[in-house]
Amino acid sequence: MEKDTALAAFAALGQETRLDVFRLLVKAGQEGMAAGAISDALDVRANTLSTHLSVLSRSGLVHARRDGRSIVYHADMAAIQSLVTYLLNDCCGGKPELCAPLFSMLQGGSGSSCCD
Amino acid sequence: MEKDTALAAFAALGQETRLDVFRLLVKAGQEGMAAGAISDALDVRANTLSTHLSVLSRSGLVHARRDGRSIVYHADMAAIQSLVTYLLNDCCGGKPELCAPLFSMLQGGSGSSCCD
DNA sequence: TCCATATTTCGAGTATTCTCGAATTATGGA
DNA sequence: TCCATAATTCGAGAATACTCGAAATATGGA
Repeated sequence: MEKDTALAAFAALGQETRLDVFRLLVKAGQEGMAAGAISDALDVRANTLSTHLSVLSRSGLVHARRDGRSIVYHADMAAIQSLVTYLLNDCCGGKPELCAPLFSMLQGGSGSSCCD
Repeated sequence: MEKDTALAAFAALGQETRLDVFRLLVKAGQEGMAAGAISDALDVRANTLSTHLSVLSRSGLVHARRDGRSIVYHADMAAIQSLVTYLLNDCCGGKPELCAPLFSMLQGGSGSSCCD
């Protein structure tokens, strides 16, 4: 992942409404959610949401497809993967020992609440 | 990790100079770097850097300690860890199968360039 | 105490971001 | 074709963020 991509992704997630949208889309999974449904769920005006969705799209964190009159957005899991990898690569660049605790946690070593 | 904390961390990393600072500090490891050294390394004015460092500090991604006349900053690895966990918890909330590919990658399954 | 160094704080100017109402584009159905 | 729905684009106003020079604070040494 290039620096600009990571930068765009971090900036996209560093805004409350967009973080909410992204988390909602992650929960929605592969089928995604239409812009209108997101707007209803989060109580954000359609046009405001639209600009946030375009920021998320440009960052690569979400993608859109048209379905009839609706435009359905879904989170790009590969993009999250890349972003995490980018952070971790940073974290252990040249100093693997710094990274070890992270990995033991991610692998469920300490009662992780994720994917066990 | 609470939402506000994650938000602050993402926002902090979504700015080029701050991302540069953070990566530099991660590379520097536990001994950290003085503000002046960071300023020199990245060619950023001292006062501008100072405001960026305060944003990073408030986000919890870095911490400061005084050493004589210098103030030495270092990255908080536990904060990265929390941020990654936050993203991953999102990613597999209720849908573990979405998270599986991430873990196989993180565990070095596909030629990862990190910590092998 | 006095001075130099290291860093932060202050204040202002510019740029960017966020939000909104109104207008526009695209689609599907009568 | 005409209308209703779904979403985006446009333009403007308010709020934030970024950067800088100048001034202030804190430390160590002569």
